[in-house]
Amino acid sequence: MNSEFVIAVHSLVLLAHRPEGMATSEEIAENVCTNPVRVRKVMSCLRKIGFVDTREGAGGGYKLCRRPEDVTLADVYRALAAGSLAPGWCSGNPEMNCIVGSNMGDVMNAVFCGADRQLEMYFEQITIGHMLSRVKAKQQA
Amino acid sequence: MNSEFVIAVHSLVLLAHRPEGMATSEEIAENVCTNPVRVRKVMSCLRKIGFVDTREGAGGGYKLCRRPEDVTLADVYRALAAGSLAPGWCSGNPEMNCIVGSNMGDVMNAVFCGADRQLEMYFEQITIGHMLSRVKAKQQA
DNA sequence: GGTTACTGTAATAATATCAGTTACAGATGA
DNA sequence: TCATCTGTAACTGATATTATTACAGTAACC
Repeated sequence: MNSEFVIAVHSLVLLAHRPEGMATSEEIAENVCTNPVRVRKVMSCLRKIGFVDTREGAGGGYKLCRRPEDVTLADVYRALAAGSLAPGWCSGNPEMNCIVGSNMGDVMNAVFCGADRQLEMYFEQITIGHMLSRVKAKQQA
Repeated sequence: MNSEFVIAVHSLVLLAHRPEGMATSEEIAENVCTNPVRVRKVMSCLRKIGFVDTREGAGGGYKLCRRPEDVTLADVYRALAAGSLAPGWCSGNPEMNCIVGSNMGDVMNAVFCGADRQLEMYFEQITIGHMLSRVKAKQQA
């Protein structure tokens, strides 16, 4: 799995946890344990699909603009990591003179597409709101 | 996804396709499009879980020792790629003085464990026999 | 209007991961 | 005893990932 997915989810949960739903890339980066540039890149993507608003300039930053219960991990997955299951590498070669070697790539690809859908269905059930609840539950334990 | 998983599945399908169910690491490597050493490493693992027999020495190689319908991709996944969904990297830090930052790692981990199980269930439904059928179907089309 | 504090993005450098190669010991059949 | 094959380890090279630096653009605030 793409680690940008992790950064995105973590960032959204953090924003959901903030009273005003806001944070700067530097604050987020510190919380996630990475650098601000990476955060900005990921957040830029989340802005494009309408999950966060950004305000440039002094006092700016990112703001969650949906209810945490309305954002699923599947949304994030689709935006940042869809298709990442299949390894870049593909076995076999269509030009090959062997049934298996020449068709395995396609067949394997189909399998991974199915796996991707399966994963998406699973992520569909988990929202940013759930994640925040789990975090709070963990804290109390 | 681990690309060793791909190599393993491809190799097993190739063996299943062979009349005698046998091939050397070099033959497999050529079919998969990789090098024999990698194939041997993967096959060595498949031997340990009892899916193939190996014969060293002249005339040796690998032999499928289960019926193709009895080997599922989930078996292969468990042996070679279980837990590979979660990125090595983990966001946040338990020492952190923030509910989100300090607990996100655990929560995210739990999510990935669930995703892993989900994936395993999907792979449970696909056997090496199915893969071979699909390859043949593809060939006719 | 100038200063400060942000985002957006590109380019580069550092690092980690992955894949291919070489080498060689051990096994086995002819 | 020779040819052929697996099992591994060590090394090299390629590729992908992450961090850093740099700077233009934007907005608040004095």
